[in-house]
Amino acid sequence: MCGMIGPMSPTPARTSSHAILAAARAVLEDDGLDGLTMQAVAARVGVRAPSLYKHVVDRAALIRGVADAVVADLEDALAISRPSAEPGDDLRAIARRYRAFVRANPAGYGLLFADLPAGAAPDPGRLALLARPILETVARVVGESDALPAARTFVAWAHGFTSMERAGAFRLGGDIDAAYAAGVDVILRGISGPVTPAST
Amino acid sequence: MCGMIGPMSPTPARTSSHAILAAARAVLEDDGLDGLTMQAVAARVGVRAPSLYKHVVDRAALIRGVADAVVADLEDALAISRPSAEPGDDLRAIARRYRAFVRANPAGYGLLFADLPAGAAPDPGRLALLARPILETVARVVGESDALPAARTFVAWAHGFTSMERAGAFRLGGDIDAAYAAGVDVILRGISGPVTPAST
DNA sequence: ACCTGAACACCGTTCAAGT
DNA sequence: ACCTGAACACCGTTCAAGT
Repeated sequence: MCGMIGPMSPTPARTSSHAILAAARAVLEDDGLDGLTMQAVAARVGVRAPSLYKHVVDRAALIRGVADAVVADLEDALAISRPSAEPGDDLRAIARRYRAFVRANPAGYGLLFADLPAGAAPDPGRLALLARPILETVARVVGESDALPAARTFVAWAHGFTSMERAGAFRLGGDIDAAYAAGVDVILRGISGPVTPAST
Repeated sequence: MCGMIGPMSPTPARTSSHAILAAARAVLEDDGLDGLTMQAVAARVGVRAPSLYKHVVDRAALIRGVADAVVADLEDALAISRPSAEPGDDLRAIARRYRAFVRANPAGYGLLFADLPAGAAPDPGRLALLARPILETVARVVGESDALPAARTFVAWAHGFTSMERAGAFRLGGDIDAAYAAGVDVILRGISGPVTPAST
């Protein structure tokens, strides 16, 4: 009873949106955004490039699909299942997982804040959801009213550090792992203090 | 005595490497990296695309030239002419100038830590020079021995904040200018404290 | 109903030919 | 000595034709 799965077709689809998305993501990590051609993706799923247009509007939409999938995965990676009694530990855990994710998905993560061709940028609404666990955790440190700027300091640092590391920008030696761990603590100490500048 | 300037030529050059670089930079800011085509640059300097290859190896080298020029300009923008008695004020000034530069050169700055086609990335040595004024200023705050990780926290934050702002990532409202100013102070307060984590 | 080759537009790059 | 049109390779995209 094939009919229970779907309508009979003279020629059933030889690929799917899901397979195309997975292939595109794999090609991106292997060969970078320039290597993410319609032909490369098509070859990976076993069809010719024109067939992709049955499932994808165009290359920009395919890139956006990959970017959105990366955002969703990062969201999962940052979710806090069981909050610790010490919010600072939760923020350290978020920082650790953030960096692990960027290292595991360097090219994919690079899509999130890059300037991409029109229509290829990830959904801003989904991207904004990433802030939630960070904002909540920071709020447990500094209180709701001061949480937004403090969370922005944290997320800017986490994004900046991991992006620069990904680009190979830390070239002056030293222990990068230690610098990252020290960074969270610098921010935790900084946001825990008074709101007025330290120098006055 | 034209000979004093250069050898006589049947057809003197109608453009120059300098003009091509300036045109490429302008095209980049106007139309993004995708719009930075050889034809667009050629049109801007008044020749046809093939003529560019008399001055530039290929498109990747042209992009690298632009990126290196941006790095050089940012280096100038961050240089501290007259150190203040209060190193924290100097770090705030660096932060302010860093953000102003990114806002004035959004597409150009985007080249510095992006994943570019092979051969298009800026010279890592030049890029590393950007760290010098930051490292020196941070050293005046925390001492030479702790300067490197502290400077990495600062530069990661500055890069991350300005990159995210450039990408339009701060969408939850609030005062972005204030969040940036607060961020420097968070880091200043954080690096001025003890080296051990705040939570223990 | 999906897949494909062929075709077209566009871009990077080379090169023989113009001046 | 520099510039150009023509040519080639490559990629995104469309579409008529195949099954």
